Amino acid sequence: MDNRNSKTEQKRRVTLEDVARDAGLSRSTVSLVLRGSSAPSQRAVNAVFGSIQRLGYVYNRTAANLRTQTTHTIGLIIPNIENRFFAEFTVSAELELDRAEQTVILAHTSESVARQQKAIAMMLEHNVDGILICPAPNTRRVNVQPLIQSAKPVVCVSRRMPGGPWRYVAQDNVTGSRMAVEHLVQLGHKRIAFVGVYPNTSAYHERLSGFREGMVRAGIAVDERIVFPGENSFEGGFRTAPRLCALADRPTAVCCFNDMTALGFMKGLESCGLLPGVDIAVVGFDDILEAAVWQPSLSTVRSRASVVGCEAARTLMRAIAEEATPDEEILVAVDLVVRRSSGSSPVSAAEQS
Amino acid sequence: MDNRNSKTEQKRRVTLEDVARDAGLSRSTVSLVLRGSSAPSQRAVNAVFGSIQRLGYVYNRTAANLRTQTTHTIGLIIPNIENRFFAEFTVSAELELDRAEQTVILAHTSESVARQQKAIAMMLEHNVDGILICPAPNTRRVNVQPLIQSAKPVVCVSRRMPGGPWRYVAQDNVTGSRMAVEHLVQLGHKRIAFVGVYPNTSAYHERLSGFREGMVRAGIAVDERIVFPGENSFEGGFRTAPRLCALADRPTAVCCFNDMTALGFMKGLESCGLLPGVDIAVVGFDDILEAAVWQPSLSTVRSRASVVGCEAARTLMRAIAEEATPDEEILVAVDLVVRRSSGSSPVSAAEQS
DNA sequence: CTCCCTGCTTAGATCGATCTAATTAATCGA
DNA sequence: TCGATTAATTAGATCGATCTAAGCAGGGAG
Repeated sequence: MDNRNSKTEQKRRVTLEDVARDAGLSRSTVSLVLRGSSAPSQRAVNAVFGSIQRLGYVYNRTAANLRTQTTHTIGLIIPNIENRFFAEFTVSAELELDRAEQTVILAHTSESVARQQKAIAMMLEHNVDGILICPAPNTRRVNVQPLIQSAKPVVCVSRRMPGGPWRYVAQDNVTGSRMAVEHLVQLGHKRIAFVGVYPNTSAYHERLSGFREGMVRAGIAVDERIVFPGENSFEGGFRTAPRLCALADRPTAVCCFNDMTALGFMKGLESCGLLPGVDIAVVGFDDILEAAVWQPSLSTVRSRASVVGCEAARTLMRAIAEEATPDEEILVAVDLVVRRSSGSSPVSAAEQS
Repeated sequence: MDNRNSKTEQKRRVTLEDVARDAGLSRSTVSLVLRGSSAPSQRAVNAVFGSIQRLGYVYNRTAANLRTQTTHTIGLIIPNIENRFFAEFTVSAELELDRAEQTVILAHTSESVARQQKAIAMMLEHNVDGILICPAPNTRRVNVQPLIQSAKPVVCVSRRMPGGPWRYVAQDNVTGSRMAVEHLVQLGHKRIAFVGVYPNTSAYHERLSGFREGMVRAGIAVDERIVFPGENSFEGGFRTAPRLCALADRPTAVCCFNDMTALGFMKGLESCGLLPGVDIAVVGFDDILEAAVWQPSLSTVRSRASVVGCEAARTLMRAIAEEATPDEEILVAVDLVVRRSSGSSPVSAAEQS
């Protein structure tokens, strides 16, 4: 007669108490069963699972969170998930965290420090057990002050962050860039440009310093006029190409900050009437999916985002278990993938033109 | 003398109680201030914020969650975030949810029903306020039974799900495919193939039925031999091309399930010695970033993932506020982007070969 | 002076788990 | 049969907010 199943009348959630009553046991015993303790008798275990099935009980983690002060929840702060590196990173980190029975809270900052601050505050309110963060450019110490104060386990990914020491997991940018230079030098190139400058992230500084290091080792002076500013994007690379082509003493080879920049740069070269891989050797960084299938295919430094994601997740789990020092660093090895875009030697290129 | 700041001795969290004591008020009043109630006096408000600042208080949402039975948390279940559509969707949904002061819990299923089931269970345990889900292929009613029982607000994105009625937000697949066909028909094509069959998702069925609809309207019979099975991916498209090229009565145009398939297909055409956009017209679906910059640039149906993300988030918020019916549907309009890959008419292509 | 507002404040119950400390039941050796 | 030991169970406090229902001033009307 009374319509208790109306829209506003929300039916009470089934609780441990209900299960206990149904199973003829106490709340405590049921709780022990749920957590897989060896204490309860087989009879009790059976009774509990029977009741859970019968009543449709759903474990209420929010209640446990309050009592245990641990939420089995990890904050993941990503600056730009449309960047394939971070997409791949996210997938593998999520997978690894899921294996460790952790839930992922996601925040996307779009490279904005303000959104990042909000994300950090929100995650601390949710009392996450730890945080994986790839900091936005221009992140200052003051922007992460709440993180520091919280003393929660944190792992920085792919970019360093002020206010540390922080745990740090990233691809080996310095070695990678150096390998790219060494590859070009081996092909006989001497005049090598660097394209794609996005200051204020450590990845940029590291890749550029790896570039310099390679040049120095090869005994070549770095000509600062052919270290090209510009955004790290397809557009950025595209717009840089004509400026490079216009130079009197045109470089014979180019290291790009990343693959998207390199692809745009190659496209720009073509619209200047130059053939990448023939007239100018081009090397990228990341090895995104498109690198292999582009025309010409792109020689690049492969940074394995999924390995970075997995290692970052594991490092965080160890940090939570207090098995990792606060300044631990993992550099994931990179390797050079030689394809067509770096194919030509400068000599053959000169012959051709 | 006593080293209370040791590693194991974790300092007690600052609570509302502490703030109340410091401000000389009761817990209740402080709580009212925090929630922006108009009841407390200005004096009280100032005192509370002063104490919060001084003590470094961080709001504990897990405690509030337990009492209010609302977590301000949304579950986001994504099958494949490396797919650009979902990456873009995720960014805009997250942004919109953040605006509504909601926190996003992310789960990535990698198109696996098993992982999806685990994700749903986990989210229900965390007592999310609502769920955005793009179901994995082959999702059956039994796989989402817990979702049904929970009676929580759910919005399906981009793919339909059994066990409904469910709210549904997606790009208009049927119209989009039909527009692609109409475009090709207008160019004079009569023999049009469909490439990229990934059954068991509604998006596939809808795009294929839009294709059929377009053909029927143009008075062209669909030749089932040139509806090509194969995975929806670069690889899938690539492998389909030679099979299509080998046909005696080769199609003059191709509709691809999505852009990645189309790009792979075009690459495959080239390795068969055919020029996409010259020998065969190709149209994709999605308008991913690469479509515009590919060689040749890809004609495609633009489905605005960010609009879908935004609409899905809003629909869910309305559902939570009980302002949306359980079977609400939003189809986001698509539009045709004509580029070079569909450039040629079948006549000029015939002349050329 | 009493009664009733209104504006501000608060004590104490509550959400649903976990944890501590203790109790009860079962087993065993002497 | 008894005390000791182990196995199984449980009552009640606890986590940190919110919410309910009520209390306490101070002012204005009757």
